[in-house]
Amino acid sequence: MSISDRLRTTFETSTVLAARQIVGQLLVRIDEDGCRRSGRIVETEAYTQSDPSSHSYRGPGERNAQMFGTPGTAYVYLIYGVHHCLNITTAPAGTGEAVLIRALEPLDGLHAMMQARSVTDIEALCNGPGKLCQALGIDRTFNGTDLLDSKSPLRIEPERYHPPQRIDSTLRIGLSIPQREHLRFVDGKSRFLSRKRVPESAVTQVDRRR
DNA sequence: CGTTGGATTGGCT
DNA sequence: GCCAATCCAACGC
Repeated sequence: MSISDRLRTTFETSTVLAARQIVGQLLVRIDEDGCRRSGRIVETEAYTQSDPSSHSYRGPGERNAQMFGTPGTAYVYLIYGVHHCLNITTAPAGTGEAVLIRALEPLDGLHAMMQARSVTDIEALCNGPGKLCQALGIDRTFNGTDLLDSKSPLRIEPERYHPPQRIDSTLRIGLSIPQREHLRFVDGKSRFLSRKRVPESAVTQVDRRR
């Protein structure tokens, strides 16, 4: 069994475990010019089918169909009519779950990313779900791409997995429904996260538990 | 068929 | 901190 097969099995088995396992993985994009852009994933969020905040909560539709597809494929959607967001599908086909990729530590193709983003600050290149899609040139044409196929123009290279020293979990970001569980996972040592601190609501949640 | 609002971002007060 | 940008699926009538 290959390393990609094992990772796909993890994706299929548990969305929350997948979200943790994806932190530290290398995301690679080979663009139209054959130029390689890549970054180490440092921030993820888990979205399960039973979660009212998930696009899949009310069952499959036109936008979210890919969430119900094969684990390890890309679910890309447009938000606010402006930005794209990249997810990795998880859970068995037929179950609508996915992991949102929220930030990367930029590695290869810095110049191309800076050009795509009109930004030179490396910390500001991929520190948000919309930003990383802009930096890597990811749009809805990648919906359904198999991210665990080594020939895909957008892929994970699991042989380059660089595990974080520490994974922290917090409440997810930007949701209108109140959150209870910590389903956002970050490399606690990374300088490339979308937020510098834990969201304030997470602190409230911890205090209320006592 | 019209309305609503969103897993965001960047620019301005 | 506030808000516009700009698309479109979901929902209500």
